Amino acid sequence: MNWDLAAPVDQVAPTLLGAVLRHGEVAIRLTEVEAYDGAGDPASHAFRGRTPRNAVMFGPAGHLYVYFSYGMHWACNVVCGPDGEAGGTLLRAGEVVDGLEIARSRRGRARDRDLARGPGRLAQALGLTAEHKGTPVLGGGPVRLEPALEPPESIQAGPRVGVSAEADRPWRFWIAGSPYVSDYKRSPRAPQVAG
DNA sequence: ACAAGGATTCACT
DNA sequence: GTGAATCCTTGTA
Repeated sequence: MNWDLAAPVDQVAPTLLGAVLRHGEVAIRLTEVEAYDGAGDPASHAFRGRTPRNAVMFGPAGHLYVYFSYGMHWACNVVCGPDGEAGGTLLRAGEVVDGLEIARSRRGRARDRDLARGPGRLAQALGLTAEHKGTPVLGGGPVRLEPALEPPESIQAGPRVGVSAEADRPWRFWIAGSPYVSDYKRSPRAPQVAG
């Protein structure tokens, strides 16, 4: 399959739906993602330029950008876009398709539907943390991204969750009708919707 | 050096 | 539905 992660991130992101991210025994089929650009996207960690935290977003596509959020959670992105330009796709939710027992043990007493429904949950179910920052996902390493065998039937797009800047840019993509998609919550800091 | 805010989740009412 | 937990990163003084 011809899979060009180096294309503009808002074009790449929807193509990740239905793909499977595997880390060792555990594999998750992606049902929800969000695109984050660089200089042109105020909601992106890379908006204000390169910093130690976001540097991997400026590198070549196909590596993991993992960051620590709210003092308690890890969240995982696949770096997209051309080398030298920032871009990443946040993996927001998915369905555990392999390694179910391990995923359950990592996620405490969550129901199966909630094992990877949410970015922090997905990273925890897969066992991804700071040490995986920069890990390639298209090589032969322990973390691998496998393209969807066949594209999802229907994809929907809408505003990203929890961002206060560019709160209406429709760069969140999900598989229509999937139960493995997180709830939409607008940031309380985002400007009010007109009306 | 300091303060503010965050690409969230969970338990409790 | 509401609020707490928790700490890292960044911009500013």
